[in-house]
Amino acid sequence: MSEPRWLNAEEQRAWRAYLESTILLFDALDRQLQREAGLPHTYYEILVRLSEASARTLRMSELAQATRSSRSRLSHAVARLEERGWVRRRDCATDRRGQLAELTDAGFAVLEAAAPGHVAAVRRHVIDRLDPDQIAQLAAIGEAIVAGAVED
Amino acid sequence: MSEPRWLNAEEQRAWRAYLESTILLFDALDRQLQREAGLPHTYYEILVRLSEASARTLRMSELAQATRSSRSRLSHAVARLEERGWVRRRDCATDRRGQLAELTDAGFAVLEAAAPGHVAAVRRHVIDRLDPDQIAQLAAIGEAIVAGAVED
DNA sequence: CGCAGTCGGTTGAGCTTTCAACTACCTCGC
DNA sequence: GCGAGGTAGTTGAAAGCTCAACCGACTGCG
Repeated sequence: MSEPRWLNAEEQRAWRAYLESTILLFDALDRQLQREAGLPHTYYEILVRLSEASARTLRMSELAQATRSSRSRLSHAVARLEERGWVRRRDCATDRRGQLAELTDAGFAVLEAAAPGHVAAVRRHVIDRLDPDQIAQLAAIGEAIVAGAVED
Repeated sequence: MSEPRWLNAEEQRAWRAYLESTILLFDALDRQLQREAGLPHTYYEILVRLSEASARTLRMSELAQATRSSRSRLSHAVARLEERGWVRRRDCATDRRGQLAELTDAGFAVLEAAAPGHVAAVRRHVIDRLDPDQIAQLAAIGEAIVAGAVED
């Protein structure tokens, strides 16, 4: 392994700011959702994705990809959500290995109740702290990182 | 509570890109560190902060602030790091409630071994995917979010 | 002084995540 | 068709995080 290219001052500043902001932000959002809706952010995302899907239903694997979650994590998470009656599991008609996750009415109601507070928190911590240029920059930066994360 | 201000298309795009990039990025960095150094990113950060402190020592509360971690989390984490011999706990001379955490030589060696791979991963996933303007923008955005996260 | 409130840190229980197996099913080539 | 290898999803154990309760030490005020 060759001599590592350390970060220069500007890069270091950007990286640390990004790191710190992310930790603070996710902590705040997680706490907010836990407090007001009783679920962690990853579970909230699962409900969001299901609510946007046709028939409020997705294959487990599609849901895992949409939420950027491992199969295992999703499996555990859906099990918990099912216990609470917010998601229902059903067999897939075309592939007997497959499972469909469907958002129940109760789950949708939970999401509807949680969404305003969550959006308000996102605004308060992120959107309203940035000017329109920065919003566009953030989108471009995020997309560049996502594009680069495909390989690993 | 009044009608929530939902995110418009641009805001939604920025938020989702940020969210997704962050999840992907932290997953990748965590896996990289776990694989190559056998520690999670939060533990790595603890070692980094201690290594930068004078006498490689910090009060637990200072360390908690520096790593943006809860007291409880830090307490558990330092306990694990101590078990592995990478950190040593000592009593504080001026405040009998206080505890000092000191990075051991073994801990420093672990950090030295882990750092190049970690920096390379940060470069690969973030820095090298952005142009110099974007690096500066990311720093400014991160700092704005940090500034806003002070209250809650 | 004395004591009420705060601060620094730890602990244990419960929950989420990860990792590595494991089962069941599908697919493709022979 | 049948076997090898890949795919979909689950499971259990181990690890980390959160929350609330807790203890001991400090601080400030009457």
